[in-house]
Amino acid sequence: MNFYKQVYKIVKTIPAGKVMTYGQIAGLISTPRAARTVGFALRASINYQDIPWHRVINSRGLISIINPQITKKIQAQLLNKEGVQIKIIGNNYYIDLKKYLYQP
DNA sequence: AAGGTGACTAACA
DNA sequence: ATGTTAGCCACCT
Repeated sequence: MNFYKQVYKIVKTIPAGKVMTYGQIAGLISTPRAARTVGFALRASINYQDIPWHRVINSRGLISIINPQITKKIQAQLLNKEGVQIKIIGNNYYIDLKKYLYQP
């Protein structure tokens, strides 16, 4: 099975109002160190609309997206729309992992 | 086949 | 407490 598919499969299981981290997803695929590759997979996945890529953030609960088309602001709005509280700290968007992290 | 790159992390200064 | 540095794994050229 493709690494990408694994990532997509897991991301799809994240319920609305919850989030997961890159490292966590990598861990579920049993390659805990491949967090970067998870991000890579997600960047490509934005083209497929059925993947809630916006529910994936970094280990500190910050949005680390670097996409000119899909900005942090957009992601923050999407999450907020699903009921996730976003704390805006400077130019960063912070999410309370203790509250919103999804763990199967 | 080999090296460069990145939506990450954890460890250090 | 912020800012850097160095590993990591899969993908692309």
